[in-house]
This record gives sequence, structure tokens and C-alpha cells, in this order.
Amino acid sequence: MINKSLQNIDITRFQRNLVNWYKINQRDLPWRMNQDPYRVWVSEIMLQQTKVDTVIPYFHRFMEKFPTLEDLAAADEQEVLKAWEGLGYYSRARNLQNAVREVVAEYGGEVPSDPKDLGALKGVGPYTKGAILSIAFNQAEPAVDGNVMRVFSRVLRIEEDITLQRTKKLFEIYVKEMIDKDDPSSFNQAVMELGALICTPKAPACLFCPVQEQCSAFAEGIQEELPIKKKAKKQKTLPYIVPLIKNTSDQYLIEKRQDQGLLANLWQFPMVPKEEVDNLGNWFYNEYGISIELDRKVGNLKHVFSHIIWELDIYEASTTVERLLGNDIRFVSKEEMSAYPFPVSHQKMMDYL
DNA sequence: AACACGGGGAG
DNA sequence: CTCCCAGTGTT
Repeated sequence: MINKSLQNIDITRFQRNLVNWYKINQRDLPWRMNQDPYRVWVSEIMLQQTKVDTVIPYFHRFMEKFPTLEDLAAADEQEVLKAWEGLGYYSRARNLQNAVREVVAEYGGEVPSDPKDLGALKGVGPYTKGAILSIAFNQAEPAVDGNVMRVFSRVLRIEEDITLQRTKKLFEIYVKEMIDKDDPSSFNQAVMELGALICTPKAPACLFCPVQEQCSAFAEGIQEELPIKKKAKKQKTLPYIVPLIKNTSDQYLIEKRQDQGLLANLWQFPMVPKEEVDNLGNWFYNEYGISIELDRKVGNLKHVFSHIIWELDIYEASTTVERLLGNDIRFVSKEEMSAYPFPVSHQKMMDYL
């Protein structure tokens, strides 16, 4: 036995309590309609670091637009990003399409059920691999996410820092011991559902918990102290000036961001880094090859990412230039803009157009 | 091991 | 405000 706490747990009883509770209390979610591996896959990618309620409308739209793996593989990347617009972590969308294309090319369009093959796909890490294997293929593989670590840190009273990689591996070992070999799909989903509905980060509803009697943390009254998690470090603030540049045809200048890093391949209004630029007109002419006039400040906006903060001063601006060379920078009307994927921060600026 | 990578909602 | 969410890829 790996953990002292595991010795004190009747695993069969734990499984039964948990899975029975899940079968009665599970939410009716669109990706639970069937076990189609493609649907499960899309849902699991969308759910990474993202709440269920946020994902639901995106999932419906995405499945309507790309009903099959082949549809997604054949789509234009910009279309996929447009469908992902506002959901965040956009590399998820690009990796998913990359992986789906690989499945079409290498596996005849069938999602591989072999753990090695599945885990080798872009964007399919240890969690997603385990989730697809258990939910779509009913294999007894662990799928350890934040919920699972919270639930088991309390049930087994594990006080390791869950931000560490080795701690996550520890949980995978525990889940392998605990998982219901007869119904791994329900078991894994049950743990996550419990984490979302009962065993919440703050003020867990222990009185309604189906495994309360087997929870070490509850027995000690320390459920609110677990899990242990090191605090993230503070974001750095980056100030920008964002000119909304209109030409004489009522079109606005937009550009495509670079193909890697933050918000890769999304579109935006030009951003001028405030601290590196003293003369905006000169800087802009050097960078973009056009002269612009800064007319007036129309607002400011703060946008918080997980690792940085943008402080954006928004200006109305104008130019006499009508056309531009290059595929990644262009003048478009307000109406045409809706076809391009924009980050949320820049969608908000469209109110000022 | 540490960091980059979005956005929203709860308390 | 702070925390956290069905994490993964890169360095």
C-alpha cells in the first residue's frame, strides 16, 4: 500500500458511494449525450482551465460547425480560431486541429485508443489522455485534474504542494488504486463532478458528500485547508497605446498577430508599447510605413491575463492611406471585422469605432 | 522545475 | 481584490 490513508479506506465501498451518487446527481451536459471519442475529445480540450458553464455554448456551436473530425481537419485555421474566439488559450484550438489532421492522416479518422498513440497527439497531455481513454473507451486510466487533486487531497489528507509535477504523479498512482475497474468512465467523471458540485475549493458541502464517512480531512475538520497550493507570482503590467486608425473610406487598420506566443494568429488593432516609444507618429511610420494622426483619446481599458496585465489607452486616429500591402495587415470595414478572430480585449475596443 | 498561455465567475 | 477553473507545451 502506497499511502497510510489508503489502508483505512474500503475502496469498494468508496467506489460504490461515489459512482451511485454520480449516477443520480450528474448534470445533463451536451458532451454526455454519447461517448463519441471526437465529442469527448473536443469537450475535454475546451474544459481545460475553463468552467463548464463557459464551455457549453462554445461546444454547441463548435459541434454544429465541425460535426465530424474530418470537418475540423478540412477547415481553415482562421475559422477554427473564430469558433474559439473568447474562450482563451487559443493554442488549444490550433493543437486540436493539428491533432485531428494527424488522426485523419495516420489513423484513418479513428481516434486512437492506444495510450501511446493518443498521448502523442498535440494538445493531449496526461489528463486529456486519461479522460478520453476512460470516458470514450472505458479504460481504467487516471485522469487527474484540479478537481481530482482537491478531492483526493482531502479524502486521503495529502499535504503535498499540488502545483508540483511530482505531486500530480502521486495522485495518478492513488487514482490507479482507487479507480473502479468495472466503470472507470463513471468513476473519473464522478470525482470531477464531486469536485465541481460538492467538494468545492471554498466552503465544500461536506454534509451532502457521498464519501464524507471516508474523508480524512473531514474527520479532522481541515477540509478548508486542503489542498496545499503555492501562490502564483504577480503579473507584470505592460502599457500600450492603441490607435483605432480610420481611413477616408471608413475602414479601420487591423493586423494579424504572429504565429506563436500570446494570442497567436488572432487579429487586433495595432498596439504601440508606451515605454519604448517617445514619438508615436515616427515610430508608427517606421514600423508600418504609413503616417497617422492621433485625434483624441476615447478611453482606456485594463486587461488581465494569467501572467501579464495590459493597460490600454485607446485613441481615435486617422490616415489618408487607402490600401496596404501584405496579407497580415489590412483596412476593413466594421462589418467585415466580424469575420476575423479577435481577442476579447480588442473586441471591447470595437465599441469605440 | 519554471514559465507561457485567456478569460470569466465566485466569494 | 483573490482564487481557481475537466492542463499542455516550451525552455
